[in-house]
Formats: sequence, C-alpha cells, structure tokens
Amino acid sequence: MRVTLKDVALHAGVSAKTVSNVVNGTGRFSPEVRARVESAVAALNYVPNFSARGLRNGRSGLICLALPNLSSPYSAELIREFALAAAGRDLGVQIEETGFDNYERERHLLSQARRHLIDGLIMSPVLLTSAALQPTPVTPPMVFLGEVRQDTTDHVWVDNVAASRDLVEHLIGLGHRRIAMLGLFVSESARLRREGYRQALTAAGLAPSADLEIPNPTWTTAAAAAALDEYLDRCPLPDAIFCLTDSQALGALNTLWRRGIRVPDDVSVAGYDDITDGRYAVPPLTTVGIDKARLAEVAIDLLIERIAEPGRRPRRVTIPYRILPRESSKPAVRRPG
Amino acid sequence: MRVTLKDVALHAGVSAKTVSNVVNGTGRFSPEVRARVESAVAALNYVPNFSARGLRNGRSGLICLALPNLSSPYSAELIREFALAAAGRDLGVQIEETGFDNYERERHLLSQARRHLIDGLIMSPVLLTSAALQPTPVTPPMVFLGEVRQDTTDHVWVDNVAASRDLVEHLIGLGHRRIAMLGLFVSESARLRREGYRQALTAAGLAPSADLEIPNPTWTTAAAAAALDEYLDRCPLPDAIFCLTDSQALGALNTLWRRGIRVPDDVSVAGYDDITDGRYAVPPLTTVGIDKARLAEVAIDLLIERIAEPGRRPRRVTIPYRILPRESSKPAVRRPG
DNA sequence: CTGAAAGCGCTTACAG
DNA sequence: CTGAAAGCGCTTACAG
Repeated sequence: MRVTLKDVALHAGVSAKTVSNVVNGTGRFSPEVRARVESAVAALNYVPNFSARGLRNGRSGLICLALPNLSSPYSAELIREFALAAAGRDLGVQIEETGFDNYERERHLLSQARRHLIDGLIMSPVLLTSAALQPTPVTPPMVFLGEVRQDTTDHVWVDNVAASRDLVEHLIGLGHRRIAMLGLFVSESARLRREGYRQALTAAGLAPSADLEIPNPTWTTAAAAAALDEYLDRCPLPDAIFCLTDSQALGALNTLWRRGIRVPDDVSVAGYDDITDGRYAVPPLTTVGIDKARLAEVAIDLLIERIAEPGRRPRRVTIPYRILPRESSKPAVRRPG
Repeated sequence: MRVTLKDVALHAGVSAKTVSNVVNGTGRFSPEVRARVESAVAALNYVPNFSARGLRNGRSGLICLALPNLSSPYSAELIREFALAAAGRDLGVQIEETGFDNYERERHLLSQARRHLIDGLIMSPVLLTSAALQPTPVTPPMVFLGEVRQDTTDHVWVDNVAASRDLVEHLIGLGHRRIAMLGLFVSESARLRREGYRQALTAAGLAPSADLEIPNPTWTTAAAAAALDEYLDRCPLPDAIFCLTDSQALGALNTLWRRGIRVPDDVSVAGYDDITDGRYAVPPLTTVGIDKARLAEVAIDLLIERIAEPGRRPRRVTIPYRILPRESSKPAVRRPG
C-alpha cells in the first residue's frame, strides 16, 4: 500500500540502492540520476520508513530527554533548547517525566527505556545514587544533567555549590545577616545548593541554623508559598530568603506580598535558574543564570560522541554560571543600635 | 551481539513465537511456559527491539506533539499533561517546535514528519490555513489543538471567542470602560480572542478602537512588556488591560510596576491560560482557565481512535473554560463627575 | 499448544 | 556505476 523505496526505484528506472543513495546523500550518482530519483520521490510522495531504517542501521535518530518535572518553566526553557539543538543535528527528542520521588521510574528509564527505539538518553537524575548510575550492558548511551557525583558516565553540570555560595555571598555583601533558605531538599542539586549556602554563611562568620532552613515538601510554587507562610507564622522575618529555584521564589514573593511584606524593602529574595517569569516578576528576581542553549548543545554533542564511540572515557563538562542581581535584593537598611 | 527474541527462545527452550506471545501478553501459553520465558528474559536482560516491532506492526508507539513555542510556561504545563496521558496509554511523546512565523515548518510537519516513526501527530497550527490542513495521502493521522476552522480533521478546541468575551464582560462588569487588549495577533486563537473582546465591548455599547489594541510583535513576555511601555509613553492609561496570554500579562504587570502604576488600584489586568506563575504573580492574574489534563487526554484518545480507524468521520471536542477572577482585577473606582 | 517460514522496508556487502 | 541477495528482529499467517 505504502510507497516504498522499491516503488521509487521502479518509477525512476534505477535500483533500490541508488534511490537509497540519493535519498541519504551517500555513494555516488550522476546529476541526471539524481534528478530522476528526486522527481520520482516527489511524484510518488515517498517518505522513508524510519522503523525499517532504524532496524537496519541500529539507529532511530531519536533521543530521550528525561527530567524530574516537565511542567516547570525551567524545564520548558530547557526542553526548547534541547529540541532546537537536536533538530540542528537531525535528531528528534522524546520526553519523559521522572518525578522527584520515584526511584523505580528513574531506574526503569536507565535499564528498560524504549532502548533500541531511542539512540540515547539524557537524564537529570534526582534519586539515583552513584552505584545505580553505573552503565551496564543494558543501559543505553547516556549523558547526565546535573550534579550527581560519579565518573562513569558523561556528565554536564554546573558548580551548584559555588553558584549558591556566590549568590549568598552577594546577599551577605548587601549587609544581610539572617539569611533563610527555602526549597525542596531531596535532590543532589538541592543538597549542593544548601552546602554552598552554608559555606557562605560560615565564611562570613554567620552560623548556619536549622531555624533558617525552610523545607518545601514538594517542588511546586504553591507548596513553596505555603511553606513560607507557615514559617512566617512561627518565626521572625529574615533579612533575606534564598530560594533553591526561581519557581519556588515566585511562590515566596506571592506569600510576602499577601502578608504586606515589601520586597526588597523589608526582605530581599533570591532564586536560582533565571527563568523568564523571574526576570519579569514583581520585583524581578535576583538569581543564578546559566546558558541553557549551551548546556543543551554540550549534552547532545556528548551523547552523539558516546553513541559513536561507546567505549570512550567518560567526560564531564562544566557550564559556567552568572549571578544576576536584580531588584528583589537590595542593601540592608542599617538598623540603629 | 544484542540479545534477541531468538536467544530468549533458545534459553527458555520454546519457540520465538511463544516468547513474543509472553512478552506481549498475546496468544495462549501455560503458566509454566510463561515462567520459563520470563526468567530467560530476566537472565539475558532481553529488551525488545522497538524498531523491528515497529517495522513489522506498522506502529512505533510514538506520537508527536508540535507546539508553536516550547519554552512558555503554558507549553510546559501542556507538555506534561500530554506526556502523562500518553504514558498511561503506553505511548511515547516526541516534541517539535513550529514557531509562530514559519509556515513551511508547519507544512513540513504535516507532510513529511518522521512519518512511519510516529504513529500520529498532535499539532497546534498557527499559520496554516484551512486548505493546507486537509489530510492528504501523505499526512499522518492527526489531531489539531486550537481554533483552526476546518472540519476535515479531528480537533480539540476551546471556544476562544466566548471565553474572551466572558472575560472582557467580567472587566466591564467591574465598571471598566476603556479596556485595552495586548498581544501577538498572528494566530487564529489570537484573532478569535480579539473577536470576543470586540463583541463584549460592542454589546456593552463601548466602541472597539484600534487605539486600544496594542500589538505585541512577538509572543514573548519581554516584548509584551516593551510594547506596553511604548504604548503608555504615547497614550493614557486604560481602565483595564486584557492580555491574550498570561505570559504576556506578566510582562504587562512588570511594566506597570516599573512605571509605578498600581494593579489593580490604577488599572486592572487580565490574562488567558491560567499558568502557575500567573496564579502566584504579584498580584495574582485574573485569567481564563481550562482543564489541561482533560485537553491532553481527549486529544490523545481522538488520535488513538483515528490511528485505529483512519476513515472515520472527523470529530470535534470542545473543552469548557472558566473565568478565574483574581486580585489583578477589581471594581473601577467611581470617578467624580 | 508449538515450529518453520515469510515478510515488514530498508542498507550493506558482494558481484558484475 | 548498477543489480540481486542477504539480513536487521520482530510478528503474522500457515502447518503440524
């Protein structure tokens, strides 16, 4: 029923191989043959069957991007960069959500994922430990995104400890002393951001305190808003609040606004991720930004190289970050006394 | 090299067909055979080759979701719902960005898309006209999202005219008279939202005026913020601003804040889409919301039915909307005189 | 209930 | 430079 290579070959009066060559730009053929084949392709509306090609070549031209949470604005910005970078390399992107609390789902993706349909996997592991991340005979070629400590798999990361330390130092430099932290603490990135936060406090002679670490039970903006609200019912307003992601910071801004607390006059707020909605928040969020397009390109190129050469030594690429001070943070008002 | 069905069959001492049956849950087999096959699968770490299966079955188990802009928070929320709904039906989702100004890209997706690798296409057409949207022998099974007027393809939509009319009526009901509209006007949805806006004004005896329609050259929050800023340099502040999307409304809130204009005291603002960041904006955005999970489920089910029965009559499903009044809009202050 | 064969549509050696 | 054959790994008729 469907138009196949063979039909095109018949129509053009050449062999199937020649059609394949013309379609894929491989081998050699005269301009005249090329024209004949191309007009046959057009006349018959031929589109190659990618399943057959995939079976034969062992490549589908598809990669999978697995993130803990597809619905956050940060994920959206990342997904777009991956889609564009992949398209530029003639790859399609399949997406997958792993969640923040589903160890089995992460594991399953590594070991079972429609392997043989996807050529490789780019994943942001949240719960998997270094041992579970070892490549095995059944794991597909993969690249990790994020902060998992391991040296057996290609890996694109940002120095979260340094970035969050720098951000907190920025807040300290503005004169703030009681700096709280708000976030979901389960992922490795969150742990590292907390580590940077504590380092900055300690270096400035400020004792980190559990009283200033406000846990958010989930990753959502809504939960962050609620967590801060409850915190402020019990505790005095800090000088500044460092939120582990911009999405959570937006929740914090909302709660502060609702309580009539002015940002940055009464309290400074900072986030992490540099999402668009943070850039246009009221007030715009001080945050940590990275070049997301670069992250996507590097990850995809590492994956392409890994697919081509499965035995090569794992590489790790560090993406630089920038502290982006905006109107949500400002110098502390000197309190008399 | 790779473990195939045949290897499993050999290991379990059964035929390839039996392994296939057990793996797919088709045909009949004794519990004993099933156990033998399953332990062989586990022992050998067998994973079916989806390319081969796809070639044989004519199905890949993959669908494509094509949206104009992958990076917006609205897209992210939609993408997540599609990924979840698809996973629940054992389908994978490949994503594709079409842009707002690339007619050829939209066309290409329809006619060429990795057809034969994807089983179907869910697309939000922006530029394609009704004629270009006719199914042809080369278009894959497809479902449209959004407001394209046509009756040849399955279609999930929201009544944008009514929704935006209702929203603007809400603003009028609050006592506002000079109601501006801000947005990118290229897509069919935008045109319909404008239509609803104009209908509401007309019905209230307020003349629609080009002076109140503020075009945004792109879909971005940044451009919306800039467009409103320029507008306010030239024109008096309206009573209310209806933004065609929440993302653009967030840009508007930012510009108003920057200029020291209070929302909703000096001007009411409304958006469209009900994104999370609008819910937590300062102040929270009045908007139009739909059940995105339902939208995704309906679209995927329509696609599944279309794939199974290519000749069936096209259906159109209407997703209900709700006006969600929040703090960004409030009753007009009676001006003396 | 099981086995052997055919074939999905490609591409890659292998001959000519 | 071109043609005929083989085979990627499945599943679906077809026999037994």
